[in-house]
Amino acid sequence: MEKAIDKFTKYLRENHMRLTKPRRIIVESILEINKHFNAELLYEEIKKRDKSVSLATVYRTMPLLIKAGLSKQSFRCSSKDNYENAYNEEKHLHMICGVCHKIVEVNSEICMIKLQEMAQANDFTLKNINITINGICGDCKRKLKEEDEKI
Amino acid sequence: MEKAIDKFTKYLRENHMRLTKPRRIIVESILEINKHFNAELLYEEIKKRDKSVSLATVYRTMPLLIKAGLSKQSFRCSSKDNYENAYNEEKHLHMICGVCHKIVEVNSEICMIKLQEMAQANDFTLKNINITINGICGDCKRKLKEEDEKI
DNA sequence: ACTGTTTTTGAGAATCATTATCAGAAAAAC
DNA sequence: GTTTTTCTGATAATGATTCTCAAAAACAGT
Ligand SMILES: [Mn+2]
Ligand SMILES: [Mn+2]
Ligand SMILES: [Zn+2]
Ligand SMILES: [Zn+2]
Repeated sequence: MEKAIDKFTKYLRENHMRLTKPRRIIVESILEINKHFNAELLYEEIKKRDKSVSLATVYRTMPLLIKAGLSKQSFRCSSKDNYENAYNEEKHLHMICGVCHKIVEVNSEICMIKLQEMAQANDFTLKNINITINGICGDCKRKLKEEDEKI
Repeated sequence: MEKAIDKFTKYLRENHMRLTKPRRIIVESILEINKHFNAELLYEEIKKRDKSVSLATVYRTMPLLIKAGLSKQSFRCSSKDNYENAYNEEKHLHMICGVCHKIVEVNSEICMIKLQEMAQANDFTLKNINITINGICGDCKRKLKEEDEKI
């Protein structure tokens, strides 16, 4: 597999953009994060390496990382956009607990294939599939029940 | 089928809430909208009936309509939350063109069933399933290609 | 290395959908 | 009608994201 930084460099060059120090640091940082992340979390990770990179640059760079195929948009939680690395990631969906915001990842090959077919059938050039199941996890459900019974 | 206003009244009573004039107007208004809507669009529809209802009340009432089962959260487009009526609506998914923001609705019984099973298997109390396919529609694709060729 | 050109950046302001606040109005209870 | 509870409109606040712009960095040619 191609190294992330090479893939990014290639993308940048193809689009007349430059591989700068902040951009390199950002790529190195997303590789350190092996879970979902939002702009703020990534920013914290970046600051471990270099305090001078600005949050604005983080926001500016995310779309580039996505277009370059390094990251992809994931779910949205608590009004924040979340991302995850596209590297070595199988397509999957997210179940989000609306109470504790726990995320559970699940695979569904069948859904993914069906959805890809649907895009094709509708002359849609697929960029991203997002499946989110909102609900309440077992733990929270139980806690809520207990509280109910107290009253 | 139960009338929307009755369903809402019932929900309100069960939760020690009151059926007020603004709330009644809002329910009447969502029934006039037979497509997806965001807070702003609903607010415009409401103003046709009564100019005095405030946007704050629209935002305040949406969660109630959802909990009462009249509306449900749909997709998010251009940084805005979109809703649609739950009445007579089959479960379906949305394909959104990232360029012209056109929405195409498709049904996928198979996906929905699979996802419900998954929620169950993970001890998740399902509140809402959201499937969004992001991409570029055929029309926009063609236009973009033409522009590319001009350069 | 020097110089002009293009792209990028950090800092901070601006945007804008959504929430929170709060004093006055409505609705239910008495 | 009076009291109690819940709602509401107006408006301020919030907060994630985007925009602006002058200064800095990267590049290309010499
Ligand atoms: Mn994931
Ligand atoms: Mn729909
Ligand atoms: Zn939970
Ligand atoms: Zn389009």
